[in-house]
Amino acid sequence: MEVRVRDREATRERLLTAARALFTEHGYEQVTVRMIAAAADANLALVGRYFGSKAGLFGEVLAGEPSVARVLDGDTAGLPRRLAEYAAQRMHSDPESPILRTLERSAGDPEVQALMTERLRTAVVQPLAARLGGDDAHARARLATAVFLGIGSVRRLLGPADPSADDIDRLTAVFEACLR
Amino acid sequence: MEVRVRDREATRERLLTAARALFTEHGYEQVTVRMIAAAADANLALVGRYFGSKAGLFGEVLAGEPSVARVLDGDTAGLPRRLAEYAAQRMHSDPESPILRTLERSAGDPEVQALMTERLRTAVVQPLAARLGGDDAHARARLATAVFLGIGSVRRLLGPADPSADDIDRLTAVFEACLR
DNA sequence: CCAGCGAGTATACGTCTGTTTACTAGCCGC
DNA sequence: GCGGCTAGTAAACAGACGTATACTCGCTGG
Repeated sequence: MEVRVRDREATRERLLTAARALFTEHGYEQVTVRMIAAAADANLALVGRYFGSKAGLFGEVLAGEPSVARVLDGDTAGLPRRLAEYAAQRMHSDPESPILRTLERSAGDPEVQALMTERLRTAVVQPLAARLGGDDAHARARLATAVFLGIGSVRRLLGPADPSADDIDRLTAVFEACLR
Repeated sequence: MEVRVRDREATRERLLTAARALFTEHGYEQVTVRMIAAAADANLALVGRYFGSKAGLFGEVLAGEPSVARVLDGDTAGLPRRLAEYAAQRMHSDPESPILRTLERSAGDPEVQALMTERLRTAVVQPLAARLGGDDAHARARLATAVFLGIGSVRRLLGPADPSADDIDRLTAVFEACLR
């Protein structure tokens, strides 16, 4: 047995990190607190102690994620292209992008669904809508968000797409159509 | 106690119908075989007897659904608009559209995921790609499929969008961008 | 040096799940 | 009319889950 430092904050952080990785990879329902505890090399009871519950831990993971809204920075004209580049990554590459990824995978639990809805609204749709302006900004933002989610779902179910040179151009056109 | 007719086929059908409704409404994981049996007013053991397992029952439900590919009928030029109209329904109205709807809600179970993947591929993406033709038909079909799934996810999480007159036009433009 | 606070542990609880196993009872051919 | 196939039933099984509880042990302040 090695000597384990008794560091509450560090253990908490290990749990958080492990949970983030697992939730991102498998989604909320497929991940058990036992898996998280094992991955964090901690006791499963600590999840309850530090985060109240599994859902509490999940909420903290969600809260810790950086907003997707970072791609919103920059000129408005280039926005569709930046969105397209971001989406193209999601089409081809591996996981990453924890919020949306987790979201795709976590359909069931009502408590989690509420967390997701809140997060999606405040961190994605509303910033995007605010950036757009105009009367039906919300509808356009929703549509663009839908494209994001859909791309994730398709990649998850059908596997990564083989990249093509036209992808980004086509996606740019799609986002332009969404946001116009 | 009422007299119950001993009709294997009818009971099977009741189970199938109840399962279809429940899966469509709540998704695979949230529905238990006990719920299905209760809704069908049948014994829960019959699920196992007639369909082998819950997943087997789900597979049969999926197989029984009509293909979304019906909107593919008609002239190619009008295809984006027909897709847009179909998608607009999904944005505003309630459930319906069992395959995709169930798909949104059923993220976890690997066995189910395999069923979904198969179904999505053969009933949606491939027919659409075949309809399109061209070199990257598959990529374009995937993208259009992604828009469908995404719209469903957004509606589920954020609620139905308030309809706007421009919706169908915008969606048409989006699908044109997808399929071009 | 030692009392006590708190991090970490082990284990049990209660519930819910899908599935299986005996069992009961209705129908049909002989 | 009655044996046997079979639809339907009831109950239990085995396991997994999230959560709660009672405990051990190491560090630290006085």
